[in-house]
Amino acid sequence: MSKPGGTAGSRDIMATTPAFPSEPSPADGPDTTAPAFGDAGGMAPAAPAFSPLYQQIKTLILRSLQAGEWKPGDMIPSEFDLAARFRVSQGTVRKAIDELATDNLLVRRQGKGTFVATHAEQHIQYRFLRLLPDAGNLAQQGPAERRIIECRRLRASAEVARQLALRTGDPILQVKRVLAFAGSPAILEDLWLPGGPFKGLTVETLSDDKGPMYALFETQFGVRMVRAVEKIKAVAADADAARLLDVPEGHPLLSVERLAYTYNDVPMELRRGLYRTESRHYRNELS
Amino acid sequence: MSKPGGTAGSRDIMATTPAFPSEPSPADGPDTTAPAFGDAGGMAPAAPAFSPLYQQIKTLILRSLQAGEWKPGDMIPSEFDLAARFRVSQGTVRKAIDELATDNLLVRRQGKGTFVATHAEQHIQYRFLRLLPDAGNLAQQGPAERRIIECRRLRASAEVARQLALRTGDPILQVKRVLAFAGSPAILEDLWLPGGPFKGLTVETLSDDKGPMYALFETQFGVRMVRAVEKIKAVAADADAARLLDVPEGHPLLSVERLAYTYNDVPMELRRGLYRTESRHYRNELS
DNA sequence: CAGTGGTCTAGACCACACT
DNA sequence: GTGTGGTCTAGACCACTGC
Repeated sequence: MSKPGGTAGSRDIMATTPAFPSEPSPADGPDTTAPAFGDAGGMAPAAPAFSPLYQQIKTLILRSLQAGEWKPGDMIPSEFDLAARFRVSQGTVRKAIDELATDNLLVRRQGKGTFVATHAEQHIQYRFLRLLPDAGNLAQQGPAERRIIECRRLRASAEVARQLALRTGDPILQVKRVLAFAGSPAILEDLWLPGGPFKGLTVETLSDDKGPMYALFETQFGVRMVRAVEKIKAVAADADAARLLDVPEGHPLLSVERLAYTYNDVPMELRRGLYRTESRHYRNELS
Repeated sequence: MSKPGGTAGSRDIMATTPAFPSEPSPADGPDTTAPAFGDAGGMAPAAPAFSPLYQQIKTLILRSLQAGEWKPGDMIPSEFDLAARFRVSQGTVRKAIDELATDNLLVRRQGKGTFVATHAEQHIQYRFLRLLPDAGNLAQQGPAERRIIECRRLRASAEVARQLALRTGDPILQVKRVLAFAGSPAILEDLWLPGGPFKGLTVETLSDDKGPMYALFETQFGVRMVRAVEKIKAVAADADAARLLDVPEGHPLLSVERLAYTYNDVPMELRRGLYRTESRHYRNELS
């Protein structure tokens, strides 16, 4: 062995890695060892933040996902190939992929490969919908009926702009719809989407679609929702909600306000759902 | 090297590992390769379920935790020591500990050691309380005031028995309390606890205690809550809740029904909380 | 069969905390 | 300095999938 054992040190993959593999790049010998992250100016002369190799690899993979090099459902290169591409050992790539897999960005399938996670095609559809029937033995049902109430183009209010990281007055889309199970309305949702990425979204597009809305977003607009944060409250139904959900005014409803993010924590959807919970509940696991 | 490279095969640690390390045990040479898990009788001649070594190690560590060999807050033996004890490599122990750490059963602290997780003493107190103020910049507050309404000994109803894996009529404890923030009542909780493990729990014990109730359970009763499942609904305040939470009858409240488990998925607490959510919300992250 | 992820090992070195 | 967890490598072999 010409190069025995561990070679920890601090290397900076970011600075010297080609976008695609090729022959050994020339200026690569002495390994100049620049810090992975520069000191973001300001006070705190602090430590330059040591970044392990596998974290850098993770960032690079993330970058490729974001750039669309591999699309939802695609198989990414094997660990061995990626190791060659990034000039690290397979184990290091493995650790990076492990973390991306636990974040649900990638899905490993033994014997087949590693795939970009998707909201479509997976057996676990409606991954972000946590409303379950009280009784039904975990019978995970997709919403039987949906009705699009409206899909309007308008300008962002200060509040919506803030949450979607836009400017007040920027163009946005608003969608309002009702989901029903077995003929009984259960969910009333309002969505606010940034106008840019979702240009061309219409009532027809939404109405024609079966399957999860996030799957539609992936295939039609290239927008992949990666994580979300929900704020849950109990509220009384106002006149509008009461009518659309077929409950008396003042009836208690679960208000679920969701902010959903794509890669790199970019907010891409604000959603407010009102759930009827007489015979269903929002399920959550703590640990 | 006398024993080069990988030694995967299938080994069964469970069958041959002493509780504590000693000199090399005699009957260890040829590695008899018994299946880790026998075919649990029945149909399905199926595969005996291959179990990786690190999973077996994980089970063994779990067993020690459950048996109280290491108590909440304790440091467990180093990876190196555990590797010697279980006669595997450090890397295998590491993988087992990794999983236990992501399950929040253990906490790794670089340079110090690996510790048994606890609900006490951690900076992240009230780990299972997801109610946050709408405005306050994440100002995580412990409930300022608590008032124990009652603590009764009684017999389990069919429903409570089912959920706590007891038999109808088994002795249980019921606790009712109110939590308030800044003088304003916010949470009304009913708890049902199995009588056996919590023998001796009184209003006084509860009233005298500051800090998280789960910390009290650990120190006084040796019961450690490991995970929980919550079912959330919107309900209208009944007369009792209205009085105790100082809201009008019919006011919308968040109903949070929690079943909490110790090690090995043994249910140990059923809890039903009613939350006021006019200026607070239940926060949840999806991914 | 080859290719992929999954497990296991052994050893070197780094970062961190305490003494 | 010593001991702990954390990173990285290299290589062998196992389990699963599909050709």
